[in-house]
Amino acid sequence: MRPQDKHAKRRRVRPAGSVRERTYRYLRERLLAGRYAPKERLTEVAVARTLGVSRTPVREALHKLELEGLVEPAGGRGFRVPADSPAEMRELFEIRGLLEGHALACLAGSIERSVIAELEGLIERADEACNSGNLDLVFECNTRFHDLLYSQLAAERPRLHGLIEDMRDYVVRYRKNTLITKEGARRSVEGHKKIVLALSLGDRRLCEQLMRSHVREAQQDALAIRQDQQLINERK
Amino acid sequence: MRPQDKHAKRRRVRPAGSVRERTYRYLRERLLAGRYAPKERLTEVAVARTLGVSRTPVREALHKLELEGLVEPAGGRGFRVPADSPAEMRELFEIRGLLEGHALACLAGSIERSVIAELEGLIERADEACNSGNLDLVFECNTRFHDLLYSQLAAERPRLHGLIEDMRDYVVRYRKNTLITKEGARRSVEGHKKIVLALSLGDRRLCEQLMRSHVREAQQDALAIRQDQQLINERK
DNA sequence: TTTCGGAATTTTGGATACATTATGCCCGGC
DNA sequence: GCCGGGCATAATGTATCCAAAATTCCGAAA
Repeated sequence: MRPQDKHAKRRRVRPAGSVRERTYRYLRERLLAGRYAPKERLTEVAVARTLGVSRTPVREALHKLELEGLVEPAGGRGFRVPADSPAEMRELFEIRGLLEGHALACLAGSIERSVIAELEGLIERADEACNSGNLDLVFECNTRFHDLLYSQLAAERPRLHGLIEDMRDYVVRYRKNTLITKEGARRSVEGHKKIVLALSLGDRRLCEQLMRSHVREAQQDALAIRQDQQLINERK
Repeated sequence: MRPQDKHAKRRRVRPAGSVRERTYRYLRERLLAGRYAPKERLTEVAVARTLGVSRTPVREALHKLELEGLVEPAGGRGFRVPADSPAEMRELFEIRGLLEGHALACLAGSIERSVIAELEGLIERADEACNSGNLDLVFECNTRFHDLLYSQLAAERPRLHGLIEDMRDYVVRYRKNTLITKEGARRSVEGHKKIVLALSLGDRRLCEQLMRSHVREAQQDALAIRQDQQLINERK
């Protein structure tokens, strides 16, 4: 038994981890979900009051979020939610394509046959879900596809994996509704199919190219959703 | 006059910025310079006592360093200096090559003629310094070359630029002595020459390839230095 | 009416005191 | 001699207090 498990029972009473950790996750989740308006201010005291905790953990959470770029300092008046920037979105997707393309090229040489088989199974399920219009299930399958695909990467190249996960997180800001169109879901699954094929062929160059265009498609979807939202906002 | 300039005089009395900032830089500098032994523990109280400050800013500095990977949590006993990892070093250089190669491909299309001229001037100076064996001057020219080259990138693609700077910082851990061999300096300057040539040709593909191999050379130098150090350590 | 200066307020930065938790050692029992 | 429980210790986690800094707003003078 590991030493820290000794008091596991007591610790499980509290939701999870420290107040700082919880505060951080709370703010992060809301930020990524777009629950705060752009340029809205977040002060330590306000957050602390809302959560009923002291300023100390809130402070540390906010500083961590600043390092991640999810909030920006507002010159002596706390932090501010950064405004959406199409230019930044394009840049983030560009970097993502670069990193994930490279990651896949790496995986092409080392991935296990059994993993490929599992990936194929996941695609099959996603395909069926797509046909029946169950977009939530497609989303879940895609997530598991992603996790499985990158689990090996995490072991082989932890830094690259970490960077990719960071990029994915940042990008979430620009995809506020996880609601995907049916065509988008179809395209995504088709992209995964091609990728697994390239992977099974062990073609590094092809893997890289396919992953890049897969990311580019995701970017276009995000862009379309974004434009739709703007139209909606203008109507209001 | 901006409001914060009103007390500029008073603020200039203190070294620079907040205690947190200074603590952060202090630790960071020592960490990068290899002043702490691998696996050495760093506790909040110890650092706070050393610097004669309270735990609060030290804490925040340590957390920031943790996010950068310069220290790692030591399970309830503060932080620890991570042990060198050749695998991590390889990975970091690999990512650097990827990012910097892409960055240069981007610059190939947009860099100003005048900037190229400046870069050529810098190379010329570095070349002479190389011939006269003034390695410190070579280092300085290289640094200015780098800054100038990437100043435009910082404006066009701030995120990519930030990532590259991060990578360069991480990698510094593995190049503890800035002492470079004369051959290394020569190779570096020659690499820069080729890069500027490709840049003036506007050949994106060539830029990317040259930058990648430039980074690969830097990695090999770092590796060689590392091995030398290990030999020295074994003799002791 | 406009502008400049300063006081009040808001908010962060830093220090300290207290609570909590993990670790490691020591001692007793098997 | 080895294993296990418990206590001492050391370190982090959290809250609160005080200080410093920046913004805002108000009032007085030009």
